[in-house]
Amino acid sequence: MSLPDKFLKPFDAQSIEDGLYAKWLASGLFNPDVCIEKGYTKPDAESFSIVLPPPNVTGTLHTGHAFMLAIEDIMVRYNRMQGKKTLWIPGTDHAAISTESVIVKQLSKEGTTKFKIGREEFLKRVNTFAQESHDTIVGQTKKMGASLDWSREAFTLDEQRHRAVVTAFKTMYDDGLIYRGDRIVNWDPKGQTTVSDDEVDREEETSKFYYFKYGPFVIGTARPETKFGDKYVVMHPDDARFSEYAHGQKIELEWINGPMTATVIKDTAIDMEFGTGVMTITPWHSAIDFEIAEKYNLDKEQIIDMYGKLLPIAGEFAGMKIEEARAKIVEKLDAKGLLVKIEDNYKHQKAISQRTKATIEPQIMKQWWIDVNKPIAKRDNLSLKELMLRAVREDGVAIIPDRFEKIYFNWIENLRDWNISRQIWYGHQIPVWYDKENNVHLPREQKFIFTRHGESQANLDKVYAGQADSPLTTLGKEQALDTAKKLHGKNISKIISSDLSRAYDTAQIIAKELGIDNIETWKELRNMDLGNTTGTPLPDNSTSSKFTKKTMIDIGIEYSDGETLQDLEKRAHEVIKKLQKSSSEGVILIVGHGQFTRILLSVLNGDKGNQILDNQRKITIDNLQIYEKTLFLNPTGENLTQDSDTLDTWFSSGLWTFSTLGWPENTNDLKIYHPTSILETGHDIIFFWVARMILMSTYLLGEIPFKTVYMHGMVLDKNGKKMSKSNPETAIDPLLTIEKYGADALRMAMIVGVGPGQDVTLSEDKIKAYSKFANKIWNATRFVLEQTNADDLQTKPVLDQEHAEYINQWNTLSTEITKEMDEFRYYLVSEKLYHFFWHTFADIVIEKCKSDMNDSARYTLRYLLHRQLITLHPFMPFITEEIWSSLYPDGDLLMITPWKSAE
RNA sequence: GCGCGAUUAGCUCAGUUGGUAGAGCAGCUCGUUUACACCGAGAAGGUCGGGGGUUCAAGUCCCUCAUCGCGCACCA
Repeated sequence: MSLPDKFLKPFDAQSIEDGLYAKWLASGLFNPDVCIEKGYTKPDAESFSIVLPPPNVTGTLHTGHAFMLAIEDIMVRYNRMQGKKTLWIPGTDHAAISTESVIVKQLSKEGTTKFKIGREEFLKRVNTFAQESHDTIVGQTKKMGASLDWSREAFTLDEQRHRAVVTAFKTMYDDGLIYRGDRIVNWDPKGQTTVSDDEVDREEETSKFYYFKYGPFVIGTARPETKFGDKYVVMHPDDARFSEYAHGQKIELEWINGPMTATVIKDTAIDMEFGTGVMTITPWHSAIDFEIAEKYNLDKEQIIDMYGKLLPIAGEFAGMKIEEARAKIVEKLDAKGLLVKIEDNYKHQKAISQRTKATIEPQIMKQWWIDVNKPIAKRDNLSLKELMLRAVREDGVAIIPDRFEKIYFNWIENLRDWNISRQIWYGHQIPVWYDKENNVHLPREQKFIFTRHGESQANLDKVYAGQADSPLTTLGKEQALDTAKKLHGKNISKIISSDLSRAYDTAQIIAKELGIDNIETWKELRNMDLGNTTGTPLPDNSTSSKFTKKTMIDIGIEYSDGETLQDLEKRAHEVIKKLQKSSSEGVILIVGHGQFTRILLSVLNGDKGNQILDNQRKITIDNLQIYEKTLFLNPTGENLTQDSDTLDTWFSSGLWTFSTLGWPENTNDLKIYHPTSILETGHDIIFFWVARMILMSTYLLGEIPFKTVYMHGMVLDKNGKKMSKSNPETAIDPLLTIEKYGADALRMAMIVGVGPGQDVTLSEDKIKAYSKFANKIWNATRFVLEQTNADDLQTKPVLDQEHAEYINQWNTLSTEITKEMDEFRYYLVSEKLYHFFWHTFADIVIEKCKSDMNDSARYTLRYLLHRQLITLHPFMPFITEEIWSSLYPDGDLLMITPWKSAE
């Protein structure tokens, strides 16, 4: 009969949720390494991994994110309770164009532009904004109860992901998959950038359709303003009406700005039924026309500039905006007697930029492209397109619900080369440099070897013990010489060393042995921020230095002189950046101090935060081992300029399943958690993201990025409209909802009855209903706690037949549920759990037990509550964990309680 | 135009190899002060969009039409 006071009041989600999340974080159990360390997960357990689809750093969490987090957290918590090595990696996406445009708008309000403030200043502003958004989003994600391993958090634009991007780009370039070419692009005149085919929306428009005399022909067009340069007239070769004209025939005619010569082209691309069956082409501003021009090697001329104004070729109309010029051109043609007629009801689809809503103007530009049709030698001579098809057809990527597989195939079959250049500043700048002759230079591989100074821990211990008085003793020298031996034949051409004595002395000994005179000293390589007090700053042949034991204590235990782990991590990144600017014909040797070198290597391996503490210890360079590492370095040379464009944001997102696991390094994470188990995301980004991840992973790693793709639907309001900022009246703010009803209620409202791929209609009524459910659980628990105690479950009494029947019912249900969990049928499981708890456990079992509260009844009540809490946990993590802690105040957390014990 | 879905109770939706229709919410009636009014009990409510076919048997499989939604490609 132990009833905590909190049960005397209705369930109050708000008062417990933040505290519970903090408790989970403090336990460290969101990190699978900790679960193994503490014995909750077997080291050889099966792994289960998900990468969080990274929210854009453009603002706040919306209901779509909440929906995604609810589903994924159920998957993750369930699998963790199944005893799997479970990893869910958080991160955010820099979302290039979207994020950049937020700042562009801000600047415009301030009366300035990005060009006025310059690239560097602009990026500083974007980064500040991105950081703020990131912090907001992370806070909101935690409110949902998401059990993400924050120690592995990634960002699509951070330094580790940048190395992945450069490696991917370079690899694709070397394989001939990335090329630069003049091609027709979707130009967004408002955003001043190109966008990919997938970033273009179509909008129906009714406009005028004009018929003009063009020599002996009548041509139809909706865009008279593009017609100035048209000097090719195209018709179908089988069209009897034009059989008198021959391909290549020249015709003199009068056109907008005077007489000109037109050339007849016969091509089957023409639809004989449409318009007059004959057209002129404008290759610079139309994809179809461009193809025809390429086919016959025709001239191409730009008519409209990047701001949507007519160029000098338009004669008197030069400098005019399209809208303005159109009517005037028609007027002029009419005056010249060339206008035949105008139709008013021409319906067609206008291309609109998804991000800026501006009308797309096709243009020809030099851009970087990914060739999706070129056979790749190292991938069975399959093209990227074929790799993407094979992944789903044969290599085991299952898409749920499976109708999306058809949509996926349909898209790939129509796929054209991917334009990856963006004319914006925020993003991964294209890793290509041009010299004066416009030759292309890419990053090159530079090999580094890391080692530490010639002084072992054992040697230092002697110093501490007073058995030696110099840190670089004879023994230390010998060790330095040993290292030098190992480096013979490694083609070392340059040495970079810390500027403090022990490392510098070692570097000098090695340099002398190897006959190298090129030594640089970097103070960033110092062990810790020792300043001038504890180490002897250079120079020369000093063999002793002042030091304290404090500075020698393993960094994992204590940081010296106030430099925190974050500071060290930051410094490591600075060093890596500096290394990337170092360059040498041969191998560069880095001689550092033990602890910092290990941290540096750990960061180079892709570790973050606390992982560095754990993993740097595993890097064994103590006994003067050498550690080899290859980095891509920017090319060096006279007058090289980097391409000013950035990469399409989906280029870096495409690497997400493995860049988050440390690729291009061959990390343990990568070995254990890739391919990931499930990719859970909205069906609206199947092409943008899912397809691109399959492309990148099958090509770069030769393996699929995930085994299962689970697509969720869109969140709709009660009127069936997609919830968005554009209709704020009915939009539900997840944060306000959590405050009012609790995260558990919101999660349930989004899960119950919502199958894969199905849109959720979210209404406040539904959320309210599940907050009532939470209260029901709360009160039933109160009753059970009042009537029973923990001992009732210790020994199983002989059960009354009635009670045995209830338990039997539960066991049957529980087995069924486990099967359904494995089939992703959360919408069914949640409903069944709800129903059993309320209408069997509460309405029948508890009511029956009231009349005869014997041992059998008490056991049954305890048993059923215990089991139900376990199965409900993935769905309603907060309330179940809270109740669990009241049932078992000294027990383990519910989040790592084995799922099997629910059966 | 091509493709993909959806159409089941007033609303939102389940219904997994075909076996005589289910849940939640809302509404209705009655009840209830010691787990819970954020409650309980009960009744009502659907010729499963129309038509056709296969079958002993069709919400479920096939064909067709209608309506709605989504995706892709678009034609000067």
